[in-house]
Amino acid sequence: MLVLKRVVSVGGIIVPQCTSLSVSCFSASHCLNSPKRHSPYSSVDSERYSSLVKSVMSVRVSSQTPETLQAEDEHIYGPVVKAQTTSSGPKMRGPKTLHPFLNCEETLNLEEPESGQPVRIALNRGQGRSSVPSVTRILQQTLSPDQIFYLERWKKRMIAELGEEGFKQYSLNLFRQGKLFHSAVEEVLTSGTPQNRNLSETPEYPPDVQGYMESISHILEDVGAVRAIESTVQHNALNYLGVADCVARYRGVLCVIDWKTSEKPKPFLRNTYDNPIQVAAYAGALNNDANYKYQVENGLIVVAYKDGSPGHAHKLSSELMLEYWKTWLVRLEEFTEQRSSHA
DNA sequence: GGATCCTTCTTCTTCTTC
Repeated sequence: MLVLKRVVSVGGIIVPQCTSLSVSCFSASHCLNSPKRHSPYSSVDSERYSSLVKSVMSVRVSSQTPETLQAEDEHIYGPVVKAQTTSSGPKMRGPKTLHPFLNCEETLNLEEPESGQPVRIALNRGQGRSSVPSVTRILQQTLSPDQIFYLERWKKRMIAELGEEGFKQYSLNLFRQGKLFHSAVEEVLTSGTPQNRNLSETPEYPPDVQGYMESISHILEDVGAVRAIESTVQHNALNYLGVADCVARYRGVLCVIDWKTSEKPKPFLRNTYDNPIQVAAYAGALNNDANYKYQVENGLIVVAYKDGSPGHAHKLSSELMLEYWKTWLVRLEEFTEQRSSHA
Protein backbone atom coordinates (compact mmCIF):
# COMPACT_ATOMS: atom_id res chain seq x y z
CA MET A 1 0.00 0.00 0.00
CA LEU A 2 1.19 3.45 -0.77
CA VAL A 3 1.01 6.00 1.97
CA LEU A 4 0.99 9.66 1.10
CA LYS A 5 3.28 11.08 3.72
CA ARG A 6 3.54 14.74 2.92
CA VAL A 7 3.59 17.26 0.18
CA VAL A 8 6.76 18.96 -0.95
CA SER A 9 6.91 22.09 -2.98
CA VAL A 10 9.49 21.71 -5.72
CA GLY A 11 10.06 24.86 -7.66
CA GLY A 12 6.49 25.87 -7.08
CA ILE A 13 5.15 22.47 -8.07
CA ILE A 14 3.51 20.38 -5.41
CA VAL A 15 4.94 16.90 -5.43
CA PRO A 16 3.30 14.24 -3.32
CA GLN A 17 5.90 12.08 -1.65
CA CYS A 18 5.21 8.44 -1.10
CA THR A 19 6.76 5.69 0.89
CA SER A 20 6.54 1.92 0.67
CA LEU A 21 8.02 1.71 -2.79
CA SER A 22 8.80 -1.74 -3.93
CA VAL A 23 12.29 -2.71 -2.86
CA SER A 24 12.72 -4.63 -6.10
CA CYS A 25 12.91 -1.26 -7.81
CA PHE A 26 16.54 -1.02 -6.83
CA SER A 27 17.74 -4.22 -8.32
CA ALA A 28 16.69 -3.46 -11.88
CA SER A 29 17.23 -0.13 -13.53
CA HIS A 30 14.26 -0.51 -15.83
CA CYS A 31 11.96 -0.17 -12.83
CA LEU A 32 13.17 3.35 -12.40
CA ASN A 33 12.07 4.22 -15.87
CA SER A 34 8.47 3.33 -15.14
CA PRO A 35 7.52 5.00 -11.88
CA LYS A 36 3.82 4.90 -12.71
CA ARG A 37 3.75 1.23 -12.08
CA HIS A 38 4.66 1.94 -8.46
CA SER A 39 3.14 5.27 -7.75
CA PRO A 40 -0.42 6.13 -8.71
CA TYR A 41 0.37 9.68 -7.59
CA SER A 42 2.88 10.19 -10.36
CA SER A 43 0.08 10.39 -12.89
CA VAL A 44 -1.85 13.01 -10.93
CA ASP A 45 -2.11 16.46 -12.47
CA SER A 46 -0.20 18.02 -9.59
CA GLU A 47 -0.70 21.59 -10.74
CA ARG A 48 -4.43 21.24 -11.01
CA TYR A 49 -4.81 19.62 -7.62
CA SER A 50 -1.96 21.32 -5.78
CA SER A 51 -4.09 23.55 -3.57
CA LEU A 52 -6.48 20.72 -2.82
CA VAL A 53 -3.67 18.32 -1.98
CA LYS A 54 -1.99 20.97 0.11
CA SER A 55 -5.10 21.78 2.10
CA VAL A 56 -5.96 18.13 2.64
CA MET A 57 -2.45 17.08 3.57
CA SER A 58 -1.54 20.01 5.78
CA VAL A 59 -1.99 18.87 9.34
CA ARG A 60 -1.44 22.31 10.70
CA VAL A 61 -3.28 25.15 9.12
CA SER A 62 -1.93 28.61 9.56
CA SER A 63 -3.79 31.79 8.80
CA GLN A 64 -0.45 33.19 7.66
CA THR A 65 0.83 32.38 4.21
CA PRO A 66 3.90 33.63 2.37
CA GLU A 67 1.57 36.12 0.69
CA THR A 68 0.18 37.60 3.90
CA LEU A 69 3.62 37.58 5.50
CA GLN A 70 5.04 39.36 2.49
CA ALA A 71 2.38 42.05 2.68
CA GLU A 72 3.21 42.52 6.34
CA ASP A 73 6.93 42.63 5.67
CA GLU A 74 6.46 45.13 2.88
CA HIS A 75 4.63 47.33 5.31
CA ILE A 76 7.46 47.06 7.81
CA TYR A 77 10.56 46.83 5.60
CA GLY A 78 9.40 48.49 2.37
CA PRO A 79 8.64 46.98 -1.02
CA VAL A 80 10.34 43.81 -2.13
CA VAL A 81 12.53 43.90 -5.19
CA LYS A 82 11.55 40.72 -6.93
CA ALA A 83 14.11 38.52 -8.54
CA GLN A 84 13.48 37.91 -12.21
CA THR A 85 11.69 34.73 -13.02
CA THR A 86 12.61 32.62 -15.95
CA SER A 87 9.63 30.37 -16.35
CA SER A 88 8.07 31.63 -19.51
CA GLY A 89 6.93 28.36 -20.97
CA PRO A 90 4.49 25.85 -19.56
CA LYS A 91 5.26 24.55 -16.09
CA MET A 92 7.30 21.43 -15.97
CA ARG A 93 5.58 18.45 -14.46
CA GLY A 94 8.63 16.34 -13.81
CA PRO A 95 11.36 14.67 -15.73
CA LYS A 96 10.36 13.01 -18.95
CA THR A 97 12.51 10.00 -18.22
CA LEU A 98 13.82 8.80 -14.91
CA HIS A 99 17.47 8.04 -15.24
CA PRO A 100 18.68 5.18 -13.14
CA PHE A 101 19.89 6.08 -9.69
CA LEU A 102 21.95 2.95 -9.73
CA ASN A 103 24.14 1.98 -12.58
CA CYS A 104 23.29 -1.64 -13.19
CA GLU A 105 24.85 -1.93 -16.61
CA GLU A 106 28.47 -1.75 -15.62
CA THR A 107 30.32 -4.65 -14.16
CA LEU A 108 30.85 -3.71 -10.60
CA ASN A 109 33.40 -5.03 -8.26
CA LEU A 110 31.41 -5.27 -5.08
CA GLU A 111 34.10 -7.35 -3.51
CA GLU A 112 36.54 -4.49 -3.52
CA PRO A 113 38.44 -4.52 -0.25
CA GLU A 114 37.31 -1.93 2.22
CA SER A 115 40.54 -1.61 4.09
CA GLY A 116 43.22 0.91 3.31
CA GLN A 117 43.18 4.64 2.94
CA PRO A 118 39.97 6.27 1.75
CA VAL A 119 39.83 7.68 -1.75
CA ARG A 120 39.99 11.42 -2.18
CA ILE A 121 39.52 12.61 -5.73
CA ALA A 122 40.36 16.28 -5.85
CA LEU A 123 38.20 18.60 -7.85
CA ASN A 124 40.05 19.49 -11.01
CA ARG A 125 38.19 22.11 -12.91
CA GLY A 126 40.91 22.38 -15.51
CA GLN A 127 40.07 19.19 -17.36
CA GLY A 128 37.04 20.24 -19.33
CA ARG A 129 34.88 20.30 -16.22
CA SER A 130 34.41 24.04 -16.11
CA SER A 131 31.02 23.87 -17.79
CA VAL A 132 29.72 21.08 -15.56
CA PRO A 133 27.41 22.55 -12.91
CA SER A 134 27.70 21.54 -9.28
CA VAL A 135 25.08 20.10 -6.96
CA THR A 136 25.23 23.14 -4.70
CA ARG A 137 24.78 25.58 -7.55
CA ILE A 138 21.87 23.64 -9.01
CA LEU A 139 20.09 23.45 -5.65
CA GLN A 140 20.68 27.13 -4.95
CA GLN A 141 19.38 28.22 -8.31
CA THR A 142 16.25 26.09 -8.15
CA LEU A 143 14.97 26.99 -4.69
CA SER A 144 11.21 27.18 -4.47
CA PRO A 145 9.58 30.62 -4.18
CA ASP A 146 8.66 29.75 -0.59
CA GLN A 147 12.24 28.88 0.27
CA ILE A 148 13.47 32.12 -1.29
CA PHE A 149 10.85 34.07 0.61
CA TYR A 150 11.72 32.62 4.02
CA LEU A 151 15.45 32.92 3.43
CA GLU A 152 15.13 36.55 2.37
CA ARG A 153 12.93 37.31 5.34
CA TRP A 154 15.43 35.69 7.68
CA LYS A 155 18.27 37.67 6.11
CA LYS A 156 16.40 40.96 6.45
CA ARG A 157 15.67 40.26 10.09
CA MET A 158 19.29 39.35 10.79
CA ILE A 159 20.56 42.49 9.07
CA ALA A 160 18.05 44.56 11.03
CA GLU A 161 19.50 43.02 14.18
CA LEU A 162 23.21 42.85 13.36
CA GLY A 163 23.69 45.45 10.65
CA GLU A 164 25.13 44.73 7.20
CA GLU A 165 28.68 44.27 8.44
CA GLY A 166 27.60 42.28 11.48
CA PHE A 167 25.62 39.92 9.31
CA LYS A 168 28.55 39.47 6.96
CA GLN A 169 30.80 38.53 9.88
CA TYR A 170 28.14 36.22 11.31
CA SER A 171 27.82 34.37 7.98
CA LEU A 172 31.58 34.11 7.53
CA ASN A 173 31.86 32.69 11.02
CA LEU A 174 29.24 30.02 10.31
CA PHE A 175 31.13 28.98 7.18
CA ARG A 176 34.43 28.96 9.04
CA GLN A 177 33.03 26.75 11.80
CA GLY A 178 31.54 24.40 9.24
CA LYS A 179 34.86 24.02 7.49
CA LEU A 180 36.80 23.49 10.72
CA PHE A 181 34.25 20.87 11.77
CA HIS A 182 34.62 19.02 8.48
CA SER A 183 38.40 18.98 8.85
CA ALA A 184 38.13 17.65 12.40
CA VAL A 185 35.74 14.85 11.37
CA GLU A 186 38.04 13.96 8.51
CA GLU A 187 40.98 13.77 10.89
CA VAL A 188 39.14 11.39 13.21
CA LEU A 189 37.92 9.14 10.41
CA THR A 190 41.33 8.79 8.82
CA SER A 191 42.98 8.06 12.13
CA GLY A 192 41.69 4.49 12.17
CA THR A 193 38.70 2.25 12.65
CA PRO A 194 36.15 2.98 15.38
CA GLN A 195 37.84 0.28 17.47
CA ASN A 196 41.39 1.51 17.22
CA ARG A 197 40.69 5.22 17.20
CA ASN A 198 41.98 6.44 20.48
CA LEU A 199 38.87 8.03 21.91
CA SER A 200 40.24 8.33 25.40
CA GLU A 201 42.89 10.69 24.14
CA THR A 202 40.61 13.43 23.00
CA PRO A 203 42.41 15.35 20.31
CA GLU A 204 42.76 19.05 20.81
CA TYR A 205 40.25 20.63 18.52
CA PRO A 206 40.00 24.35 17.94
CA PRO A 207 37.69 25.82 20.61
CA ASP A 208 34.96 26.47 18.04
CA VAL A 209 34.90 22.80 17.04
CA GLN A 210 35.09 21.07 20.41
CA GLY A 211 31.33 21.17 21.05
CA TYR A 212 30.45 19.96 17.57
CA MET A 213 32.79 16.98 17.92
CA GLU A 214 31.38 16.07 21.33
CA SER A 215 27.95 16.34 19.80
CA ILE A 216 28.62 13.61 17.24
CA SER A 217 31.07 11.42 19.14
CA HIS A 218 28.37 8.78 19.72
CA ILE A 219 27.62 8.76 15.99
CA LEU A 220 31.26 8.53 14.91
CA GLU A 221 31.55 5.35 16.96
CA ASP A 222 29.23 3.71 14.44
CA VAL A 223 31.07 4.96 11.36
CA GLY A 224 33.70 2.69 9.85
CA ALA A 225 35.10 1.27 6.61
CA VAL A 226 35.63 4.76 5.23
CA ARG A 227 35.93 4.51 1.45
CA ALA A 228 35.99 8.11 0.35
CA ILE A 229 36.46 11.50 1.96
CA GLU A 230 35.87 14.90 0.38
CA SER A 231 35.88 13.22 -2.97
CA THR A 232 34.64 14.50 -6.31
CA VAL A 233 31.76 12.59 -7.87
CA GLN A 234 30.59 13.26 -11.40
CA HIS A 235 27.57 11.93 -13.23
CA ASN A 236 28.79 11.76 -16.78
CA ALA A 237 25.43 11.05 -18.36
CA LEU A 238 23.52 13.75 -16.47
CA ASN A 239 26.40 16.19 -16.51
CA TYR A 240 26.76 17.43 -12.96
CA LEU A 241 29.38 17.07 -10.25
CA GLY A 242 29.90 17.60 -6.58
CA VAL A 243 32.20 16.84 -3.69
CA ALA A 244 30.82 14.21 -1.34
CA ASP A 245 31.77 14.60 2.32
CA CYS A 246 32.20 10.92 3.03
CA VAL A 247 31.37 7.39 1.94
CA ALA A 248 31.50 4.93 4.81
CA ARG A 249 29.57 2.27 6.66
CA TYR A 250 27.17 3.50 9.35
CA ARG A 251 26.08 0.59 11.53
CA GLY A 252 27.21 -1.71 8.75
CA VAL A 253 25.34 0.05 5.92
CA LEU A 254 27.31 1.73 3.17
CA CYS A 255 26.20 5.36 3.00
CA VAL A 256 26.98 8.69 1.44
CA ILE A 257 27.36 10.83 4.55
CA ASP A 258 26.95 14.56 4.88
CA TRP A 259 28.20 16.35 8.00
CA LYS A 260 26.33 19.48 9.01
CA THR A 261 26.67 22.03 11.74
CA SER A 262 23.51 23.73 12.92
CA GLU A 263 22.53 26.46 15.33
CA LYS A 264 18.95 25.24 15.59
CA PRO A 265 18.03 21.69 16.60
CA LYS A 266 17.17 19.49 13.63
CA PRO A 267 15.64 16.41 15.21
CA PHE A 268 13.65 15.41 12.11
CA LEU A 269 14.68 14.83 8.54
CA ARG A 270 12.25 17.49 7.37
CA ASN A 271 14.27 20.04 9.34
CA THR A 272 17.19 19.54 6.98
CA TYR A 273 15.56 21.18 3.95
CA ASP A 274 17.39 20.24 0.74
CA ASN A 275 20.14 18.23 2.43
CA PRO A 276 18.58 14.85 1.54
CA ILE A 277 18.39 15.90 -2.11
CA GLN A 278 22.05 16.84 -1.97
CA VAL A 279 22.97 13.41 -0.57
CA ALA A 280 20.87 11.61 -3.20
CA ALA A 281 22.51 13.68 -5.93
CA TYR A 282 25.99 12.71 -4.71
CA ALA A 283 25.05 9.04 -4.46
CA GLY A 284 23.58 9.06 -7.96
CA ALA A 285 26.72 10.67 -9.32
CA LEU A 286 28.98 8.22 -7.50
CA ASN A 287 26.97 5.29 -8.85
CA ASN A 288 27.52 6.57 -12.36
CA ASP A 289 31.15 7.62 -12.00
CA ALA A 290 33.73 5.19 -13.37
CA ASN A 291 36.17 6.18 -10.61
CA TYR A 292 34.05 4.32 -8.10
CA LYS A 293 33.66 0.60 -8.56
CA TYR A 294 30.80 0.13 -6.15
CA GLN A 295 27.24 1.36 -5.65
CA VAL A 296 25.79 3.26 -2.71
CA GLU A 297 22.06 3.15 -2.09
CA ASN A 298 21.81 4.66 1.38
CA GLY A 299 22.53 8.04 2.86
CA LEU A 300 23.12 9.69 6.21
CA ILE A 301 22.85 13.29 7.36
CA VAL A 302 24.66 13.99 10.59
CA VAL A 303 23.77 17.23 12.37
CA ALA A 304 26.18 18.54 15.01
CA TYR A 305 25.51 21.18 17.66
CA LYS A 306 27.97 23.67 19.05
CA ASP A 307 26.89 23.27 22.67
CA GLY A 308 27.81 19.60 22.54
CA SER A 309 24.24 18.34 22.88
CA PRO A 310 23.68 14.99 21.17
CA GLY A 311 23.74 15.36 17.41
CA HIS A 312 21.21 13.79 15.10
CA ALA A 313 21.87 11.06 12.55
CA HIS A 314 19.16 11.01 9.89
CA LYS A 315 19.20 7.77 7.98
CA LEU A 316 18.13 7.78 4.36
CA SER A 317 16.99 4.33 3.36
CA SER A 318 17.34 3.24 -0.25
CA GLU A 319 13.60 3.85 -0.66
CA LEU A 320 13.91 7.40 0.61
CA MET A 321 17.02 7.96 -1.46
CA LEU A 322 15.09 7.02 -4.58
CA GLU A 323 12.37 9.51 -3.71
CA TYR A 324 14.90 12.28 -3.21
CA TRP A 325 16.69 11.21 -6.37
CA LYS A 326 13.49 11.85 -8.30
CA THR A 327 13.19 15.27 -6.69
CA TRP A 328 16.80 15.93 -7.65
CA LEU A 329 16.05 15.07 -11.27
CA VAL A 330 13.24 17.64 -11.28
CA ARG A 331 15.59 20.28 -9.91
CA LEU A 332 18.29 19.33 -12.37
CA GLU A 333 15.90 19.61 -15.28
CA GLU A 334 14.63 22.94 -14.01
CA PHE A 335 18.20 24.19 -13.83
CA THR A 336 18.94 22.98 -17.35
CA GLU A 337 15.83 24.75 -18.67
CA GLN A 338 16.84 27.94 -16.89
CA ARG A 339 20.26 27.70 -18.38
CA SER A 340 19.12 27.11 -21.93
CA SER A 341 16.62 29.97 -21.72
CA HIS A 342 19.46 32.27 -20.68
CA ALA A 343 21.79 31.10 -23.42
C1' DG B 1 49.82 35.37 -8.91
C1' DG B 2 45.04 36.11 -9.50
C1' DA B 3 40.52 34.35 -10.53
C1' DT B 4 37.17 30.80 -10.17
C1' DC B 5 35.11 26.58 -8.37
C1' DC B 6 33.03 23.50 -4.55
C1' DT B 7 31.88 23.79 -0.06
C1' DT B 8 30.97 25.74 4.36
C1' DC B 9 25.52 28.05 6.41
C1' DT B 10 20.84 30.46 6.51
C1' DT B 11 13.99 28.99 6.10
C1' DC B 12 9.42 26.01 8.23
C1' DT B 13 2.83 29.91 12.65
C1' DT B 14 1.72 31.58 16.82
C1' DC B 15 1.10 32.58 21.92
C1' DT B 16 -4.83 30.47 21.99
C1' DT B 17 -4.91 26.09 27.46
C1' DC B 18 -4.01 22.68 30.93
